[in-house]
Amino acid sequence: MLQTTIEMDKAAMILKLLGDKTRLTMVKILDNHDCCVCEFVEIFKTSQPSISQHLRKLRDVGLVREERRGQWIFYSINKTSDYYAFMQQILQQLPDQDHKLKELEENGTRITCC
Amino acid sequence: MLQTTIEMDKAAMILKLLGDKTRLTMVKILDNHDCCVCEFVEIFKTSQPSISQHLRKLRDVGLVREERRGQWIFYSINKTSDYYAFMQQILQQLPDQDHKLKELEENGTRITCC
DNA sequence: TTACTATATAATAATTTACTTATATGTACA
DNA sequence: TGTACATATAAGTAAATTATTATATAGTAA
Repeated sequence: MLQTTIEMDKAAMILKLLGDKTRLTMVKILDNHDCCVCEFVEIFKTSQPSISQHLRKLRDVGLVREERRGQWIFYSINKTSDYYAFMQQILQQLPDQDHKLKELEENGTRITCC
Repeated sequence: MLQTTIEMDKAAMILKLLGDKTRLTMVKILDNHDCCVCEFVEIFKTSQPSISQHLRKLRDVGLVREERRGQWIFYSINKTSDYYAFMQQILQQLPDQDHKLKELEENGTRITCC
């Protein structure tokens, strides 16, 4: 079976992007659920601009997509990305992060939009 | 089959380390061959301190080991690292870098030690 | 309209990273 | 010994990254 590969430059760039705990957790969560920005703000207990900037980096290289739904903007994994398979191999090795969303629901802090 | 996972912090740290083209290429090469520092200096056409500093970062987290052989210090992949399996999944997806060593041999610039 | 909510962007400041230059350490060999 | 070679470390600097604060944009609803 032929193993698909990715150029070294591209690989290093993707790894650097994922080499940040916030962004890595974001894509791990997005791998199971679309999320809007406000959820990430709650989950990471950090400022909205900071979240937006992380999401922008992921979007700029095409790892995630954004989609407006009314007032909110939802992010999702871009399964057509050239780097999707590469990223998946990494995400598969990470522990599930669904508990982070569950906590929001239980606290009632999960925003009405979602 | 149970999928082994790695903590998010640790994963992000390893990805950040590998998210540098020089270090990523280093570990990809080391995955097939032990190398001494002088080879890397030739391959990457950069200064010896710069190479030493990259190797130190890889060594500090235990991804590679160093071993003195006479005048030279050889680096190798540390297969007993907690992060070995995680890294392997990534390295498998990268194109072979053996041509870099071959070029050294052909140019006669591959150092006598190696 | 106006006010409010969600998000993005810009500008700045703080931190981190990577490279350079200089120096130290350790081995080999005359 | 002393000198040369291989490598590591330290210190300084430049560049890149991240977070913060302030502001802009876009939708929604009164």
